[in-house]
Amino acid sequence: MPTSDGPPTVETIAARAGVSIASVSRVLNGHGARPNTVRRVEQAAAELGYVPNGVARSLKGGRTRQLTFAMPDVGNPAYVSMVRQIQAVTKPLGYRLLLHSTDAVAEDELDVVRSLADRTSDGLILCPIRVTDAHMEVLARAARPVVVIGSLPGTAAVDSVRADSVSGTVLAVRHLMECGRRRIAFINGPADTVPGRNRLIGYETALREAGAVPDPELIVTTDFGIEAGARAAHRLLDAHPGIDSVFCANDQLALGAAHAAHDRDLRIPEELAVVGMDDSELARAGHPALTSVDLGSAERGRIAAEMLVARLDGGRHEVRCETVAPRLSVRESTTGARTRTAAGVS
Amino acid sequence: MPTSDGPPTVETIAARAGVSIASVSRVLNGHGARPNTVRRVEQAAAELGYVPNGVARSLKGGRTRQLTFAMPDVGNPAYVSMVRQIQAVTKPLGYRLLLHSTDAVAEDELDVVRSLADRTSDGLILCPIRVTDAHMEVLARAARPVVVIGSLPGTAAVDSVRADSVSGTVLAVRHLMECGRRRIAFINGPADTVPGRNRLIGYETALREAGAVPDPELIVTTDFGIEAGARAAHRLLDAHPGIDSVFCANDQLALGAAHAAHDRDLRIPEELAVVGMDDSELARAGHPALTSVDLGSAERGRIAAEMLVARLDGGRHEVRCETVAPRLSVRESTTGARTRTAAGVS
DNA sequence: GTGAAAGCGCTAACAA
DNA sequence: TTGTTAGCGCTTTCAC
Repeated sequence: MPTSDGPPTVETIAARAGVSIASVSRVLNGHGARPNTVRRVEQAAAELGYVPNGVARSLKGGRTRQLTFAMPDVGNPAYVSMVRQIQAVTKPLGYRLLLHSTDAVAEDELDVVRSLADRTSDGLILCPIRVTDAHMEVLARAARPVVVIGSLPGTAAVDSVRADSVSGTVLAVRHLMECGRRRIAFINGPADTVPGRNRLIGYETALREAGAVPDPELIVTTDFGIEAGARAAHRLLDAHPGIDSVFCANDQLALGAAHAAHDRDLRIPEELAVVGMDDSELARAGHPALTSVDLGSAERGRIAAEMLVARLDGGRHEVRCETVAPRLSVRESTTGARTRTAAGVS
Repeated sequence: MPTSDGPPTVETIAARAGVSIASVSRVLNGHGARPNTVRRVEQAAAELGYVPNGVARSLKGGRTRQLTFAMPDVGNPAYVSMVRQIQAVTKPLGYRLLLHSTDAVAEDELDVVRSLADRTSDGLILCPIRVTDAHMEVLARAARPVVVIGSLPGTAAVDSVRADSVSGTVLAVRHLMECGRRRIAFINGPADTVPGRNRLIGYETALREAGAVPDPELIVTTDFGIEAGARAAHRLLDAHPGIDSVFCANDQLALGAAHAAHDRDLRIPEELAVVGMDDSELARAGHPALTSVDLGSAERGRIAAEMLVARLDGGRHEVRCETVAPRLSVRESTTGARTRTAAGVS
């Protein structure tokens, strides 16, 4: 019998209510019991401020009611919106959310998947920076259900949700052409990632479908970031003053490009139209507000969470792979529509 | 003895290595054992891909190596930078981070503290929107160490880290006066919070210390957000065209104010200087880049994490309460210095 | 309807 | 050095 100190346990409650620990457990879990027993147990529990030990429960039940979300960077708005949606789905279901920032280190990603074997989490949503063979191997042996946000080889037996950055880029470049732009530059992020390659494909596709020939001179590859975007834009504009628009691989780059334009006294969009990607809060922060392609981070987060809980609750349904369609948010950085902000007056 | 299916346990390893489960545990935890025993256990564990069950470990040890961070809003950049710093401190120490978004609901905050009793987390960093008597009561009975990021009554027996929004505001307003501004408007966030009240105090203090008289007409209270900031600025400028500068309670509001200025063709900073607060990425995103007061979110996160782990590892040292000094980041929205972005040329 | 007892997987005290 | 054993706090048979 436990001594008086330490937090109350089923035994403490049982002793106080004058019943067995089995009855305590039953009452607390809403299984059948005589009204009198129920009353006494509940009263004892209330008086002692009893809270069941979640760890013991997990050990017995084999489930922790914890889910893990692993992504490259907590600070990135795209991942933040995923976190928010995942929370929205899982919290009402009583799951806690474990956050893991991998800092884009592949080995760290693999470790997260491997550590599912420690039974500390019921499932994982993984957002890898790049999917390698090692990833596929580790994912195949994962001790718990995993949903990947990103593109997997067709053969993979893992649920996944992917963005369509090819179509997203096509959307952006097509929009610029419809606005009458012809010399469209492209500031891309790291090219050795799946999205990086896909954006390039989309850029070239959109130009070709309009009968234009992509000019490699108008393409710059750089790291993500406002500063990097400004630098890249200056470089492009120094070398090719004829550029009339620029598509950027994310909103930070686009804001940097906008800063560069301002510095050179180029009017946006009259002399340089700018399009970003991700449609984060930053897009609305810029001046003029940035046209931006939303790759559906929020929706991918929501879908991934739904897939994971379905896999957890439900039976062994087949592997799912969904693709989220991109959406273009048109704002002043391409149309020049001078809206009086938040007042609805042109 | 466990059957062949299911993940391997100490017993599985013990059987395979031909030793007892105690030896398995010892070897795996680096306690003494004969070289031959070590080798056999390690080999068996490796062959079976054994990973210790973390839940069982936690039940035995009474510690989960999990920490919880509860804040009002995952999307807010200030909290995001706290998350990042908390991770930076706790991850190397082998703690997992449980994220909890309270959506600024007080009852949810209380529940987080109460749920520490379920033994599922070793400690909590709580970022309450407003500290009520109920908070103090619940905090006093917390089952695990808690560090609060925010202002607590002096009597509280809880570790805490607070920002100094009075001094932060003074910094901003004083800076504007040093820039020669005299009609300084103030767009404040919700006034019924501690920071809201403190900013007001700071605003009035800074004006009075310069011999000026605060004009209530130049103060607007509103919700946070870019749109809200734009609306408030328009309202102020409509009523008081003589305003030459505006201090805003966060960067979103300031960006909104900047948009309003652009819409009215007011040059920043020549005709309207703008100062924000939080010094988030948004400040650098604006054009011109925003001068902003950093209240030290990142540092508060780091300190809170350090306090918590100290409380966890260490003995029962006395209650700590630290205050983080604000810092002003001066940019073009007040100085007008036309820097060629990312090129270092004026 | 209720109680006694087994056991989830692990660590550590105690014996040998 | 090693093995046996007792729990950590809970849920759940299985008898009664």
